[in-house]
Amino acid sequence: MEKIVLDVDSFNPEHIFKCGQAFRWRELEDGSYLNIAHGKVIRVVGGSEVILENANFIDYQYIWKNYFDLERDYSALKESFSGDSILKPAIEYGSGIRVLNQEPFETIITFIISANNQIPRIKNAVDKIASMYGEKISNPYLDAYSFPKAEVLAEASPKDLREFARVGFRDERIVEASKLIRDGEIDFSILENSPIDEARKELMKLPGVGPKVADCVLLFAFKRSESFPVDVWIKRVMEELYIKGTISKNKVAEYGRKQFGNLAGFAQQYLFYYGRENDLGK
DNA sequence: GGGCAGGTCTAAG
DNA sequence: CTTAGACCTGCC
Repeated sequence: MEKIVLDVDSFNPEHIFKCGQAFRWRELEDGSYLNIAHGKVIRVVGGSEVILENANFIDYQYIWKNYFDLERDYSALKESFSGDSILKPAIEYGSGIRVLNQEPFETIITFIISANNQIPRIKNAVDKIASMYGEKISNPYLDAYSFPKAEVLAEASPKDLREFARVGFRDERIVEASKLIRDGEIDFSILENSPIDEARKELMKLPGVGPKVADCVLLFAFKRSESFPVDVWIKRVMEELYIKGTISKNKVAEYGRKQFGNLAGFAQQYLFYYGRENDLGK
């Protein structure tokens, strides 16, 4: 089978897929991971050398290099945090984290689904939506479907989404957001280039997108590493490790952006993984 | 069984 | 501008 062997440091599939950024991966018994993105299915094998199986060089060049953020120097990134003794154990714990660059529409919808939800249920819903509205992906591993385009999901029925994909009260938000995106109501260039506050505001035009989801989308799909998504876990971790007290989620986000600057999103990922895996602040 | 989970929306102060 | 309550669903 075709494969790409990566010459990278700071790449641990477990860290990457379990730090809360992606929902379409599946762990195999041997510890490797299947991942669906960009209409492809690959197997990711970690270790001293990282292997992308079922990937050819073209896909590597045009998809995976960017998807896995392979052109970023993570050693330098970590080094730039070296003055922060609080962050240090978190970085060591999640040393193989990389912030993925995911597809915008899929990221928007999956994080709308993530609101007040649990990871296994989010994953089930996303898989189900793909099998209902996506296209079949031929691959050597399993039945897999691409995530549908906005034009398709815009025509879906909320009732079906609720009944079969089990998305609950997020049903209409998904369809309405898809319609707005299909109709060009969201200016992606603002999301990419405008100051972070404007980008957040643009994204929050969508139903189901509040501050937290907006920050996730900007970080995980638009390379906006100055955004600092605050969920219950990050709130707990930040309050326990940095703030030493209780403040609102918006204040935590403000604090994070100020504290970590352009690299806030990376700090968030290390802290999230560290905090969640160790039940910090609970 | 009531509580809770990777928030958002709405209606109020 | 900040805050309480409701909200699908599934599992403990």
